Amino acid sequence: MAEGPADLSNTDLRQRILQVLRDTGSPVKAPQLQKKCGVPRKRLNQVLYQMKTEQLVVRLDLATWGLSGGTTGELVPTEPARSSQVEKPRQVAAAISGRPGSQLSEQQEKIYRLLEDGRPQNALNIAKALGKKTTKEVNPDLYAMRNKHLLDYDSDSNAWTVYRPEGSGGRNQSTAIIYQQNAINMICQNGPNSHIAIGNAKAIQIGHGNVMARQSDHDPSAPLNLPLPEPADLSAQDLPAESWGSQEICMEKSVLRRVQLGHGNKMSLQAAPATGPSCSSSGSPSGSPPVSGTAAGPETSFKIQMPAPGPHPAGDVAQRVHIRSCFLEDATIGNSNIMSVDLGEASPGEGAGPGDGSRDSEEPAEDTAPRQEATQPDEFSHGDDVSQADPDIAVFSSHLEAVTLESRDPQGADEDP
Amino acid sequence: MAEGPADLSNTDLRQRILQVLRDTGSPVKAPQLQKKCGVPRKRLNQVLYQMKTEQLVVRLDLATWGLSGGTTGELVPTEPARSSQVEKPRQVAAAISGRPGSQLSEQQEKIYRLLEDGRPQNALNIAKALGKKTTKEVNPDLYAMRNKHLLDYDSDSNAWTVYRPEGSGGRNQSTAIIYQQNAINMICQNGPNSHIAIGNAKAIQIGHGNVMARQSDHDPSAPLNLPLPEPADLSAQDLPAESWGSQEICMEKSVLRRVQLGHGNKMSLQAAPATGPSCSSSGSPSGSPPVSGTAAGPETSFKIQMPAPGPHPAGDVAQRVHIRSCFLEDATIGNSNIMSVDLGEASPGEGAGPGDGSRDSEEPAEDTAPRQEATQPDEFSHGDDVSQADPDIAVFSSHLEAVTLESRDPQGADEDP
DNA sequence: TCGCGCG
DNA sequence: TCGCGCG
Repeated sequence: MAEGPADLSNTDLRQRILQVLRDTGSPVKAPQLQKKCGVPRKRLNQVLYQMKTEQLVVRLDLATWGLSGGTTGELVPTEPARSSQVEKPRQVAAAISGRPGSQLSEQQEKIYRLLEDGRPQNALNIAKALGKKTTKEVNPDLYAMRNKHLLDYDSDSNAWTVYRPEGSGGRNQSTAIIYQQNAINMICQNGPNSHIAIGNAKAIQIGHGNVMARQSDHDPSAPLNLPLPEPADLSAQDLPAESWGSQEICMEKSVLRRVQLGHGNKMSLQAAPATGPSCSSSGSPSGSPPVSGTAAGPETSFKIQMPAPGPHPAGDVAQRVHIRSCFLEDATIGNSNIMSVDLGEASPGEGAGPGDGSRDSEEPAEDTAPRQEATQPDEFSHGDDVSQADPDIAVFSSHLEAVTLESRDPQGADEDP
Repeated sequence: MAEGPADLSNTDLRQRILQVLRDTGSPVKAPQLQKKCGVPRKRLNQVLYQMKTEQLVVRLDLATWGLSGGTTGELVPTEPARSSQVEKPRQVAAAISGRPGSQLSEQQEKIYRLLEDGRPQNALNIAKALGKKTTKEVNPDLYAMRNKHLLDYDSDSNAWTVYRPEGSGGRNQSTAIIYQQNAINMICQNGPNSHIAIGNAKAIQIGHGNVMARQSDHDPSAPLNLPLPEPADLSAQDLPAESWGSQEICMEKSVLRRVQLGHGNKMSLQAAPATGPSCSSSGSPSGSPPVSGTAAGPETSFKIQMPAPGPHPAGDVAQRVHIRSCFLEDATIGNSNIMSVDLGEASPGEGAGPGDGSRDSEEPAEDTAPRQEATQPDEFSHGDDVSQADPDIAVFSSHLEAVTLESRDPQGADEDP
């Protein structure tokens, strides 16, 4: 009864699975695992999915399994993966080998593997996944790895994630990266757990019922007041909420300029320098007017969760938006907002630096929702000094379930809108 | 061994299933069927899915089964469903009860049920599903039901479908209907078998890499030449095909004006009547120029299948487009097309009727793919006379896997663009 | 796109 | 969102 198929206890099978994953040192496909363990696929899956809930293993892909924590890994901690070991988990190898001198302890290795599948975990879950009881046993490693920029901590949700630098390319393997080369991108979500990640977007609209009129300044002879297309058709507020699909939007480490997220938005942009009379009446004709604020630098980290409590009874069709480490400029997030921005008029002419903290927020008259300041980020990838950037992010929730963000940075004035 | 669970032969189980479906006369959920048959769910499904391939039953919804053909149905053929029988299949009841005087034979009932799930079937498969051998045995019923507008026949694919009038509301139960109230609609597909159905769209873009500049004529003072936004950014042709999601697009009974379907398209529209100098050079700067043709009326039926054979090796990420009974005007369908339309210039001033067959197709210079004329439709919902509409639809397949359709009808000249 | 673990 | 048929 050494490796017999059926005479393997669940405990033995679990150990065997971990051993195979350890020995292989790379994601293992279910058929391979089945062969190595000699048990039927169904029993193997029963055990595997149980181990997955215990976070001993991770399902890296469809029917593809890898180690997470809770095992004694003897994997090369610091050296780059040998070229023969092409099957070694790419992300760990890339992330760690790309950071020379990051000597990791065995427990730190486990933590990194645990978080590698991209799902945020709080410290207690991380501790439990490693067989520990309290966060005290993992917190030193967590914060040490954060300081090494291997991990990222979101103080809003208390969640730890693997830190993925903007240009590292070490993104989640299941993330489709779409380069915005155009005004309109349509992104389809391909699964219940998929999400849309947007980086460095410019004048994009996500959601239904949006109207965007955008005046590029490529043509200097363009008129200042571009009429909105089909203004009579903009009756998105009358659309039933059921016709809006549910959205899960995740933005990380992104610079977003002139962005609308949500339903029933309307955006009119004029980027050309004002050559005609001042169009002071062009701003915010109705709806939720944009709120001005001064953003921090591009590294500012904040988070907005929109569970959409509001007059619409169908609460689960609303979009969920996660924004982390983003730079937003002239953005509306939420439902039934209207934004009108005249950059030629509103942008400050002074070439103020990123430390400029001036702010002229015009409180919307009909805004009844409480105003809340976003939590200050506690981590920046380019440094530890938060105060220099003066993150003054105002989050408004209007009675239309609208969250309107406009963070204007003088750096954006010379940017092509 | 009357209704015993395990001592039921497969043949008996199949008969039992058909009997339950007949007796219930409405879709039956799998648990209910399981209870009535007294067999394990797994065995039930094994038989059910086998019967489904034989088209004896149809899976109407997830784990919901109904009769198709091949059974002796005694369902009320012509009278509206009794109010107590709310469980009666809605579509049959609605479609048939909504058509007084449509006396259907038993075989016609079966045919209707068979096609009711929406999947087109050719006559031979329909015959086989009814236990017949040849199409001769069903063709009289098929054509009779087509003449009653209960069925629709697509001569291109030789496929029969249930005819669904535009405003009947008797659409596929799983179809989400999105009303276009705005310039941009984002539609997400929620399953591998879901499809997007678009009706009466106006200036929509489907796909990635599109650029659309649209000059509404709401403002008569609008300039004629609207610069395309970010012309330097339009490098969609450089995008790898992998970043384009696969699309399944189905359009039926639709009127589409100024529509782009596909990848890497660029559309510039000017709808205002030409008040300035003629912009003859504005058309088709590069890429696949639009092809002019004269569409039939809004009832024209044609079909395009794009399995996308082309230079891109990844053949399964291309979109599949099905167009039936649509009216298209100024539409590009395919990849990497560029379209520039000046309606004020191009639209014929003569108030020609729908029978106008004039056509000035400009063959693209670099078009190497064979040109094929779409098959003439043989069925119109508003009449039987095909020739009056003169359906002259040109389908081009360029070497960029592009199919460009522009069907211009003089009726569209007075339409709000 | 066989993913399946399902009780 | 348990849909599962799977060989």
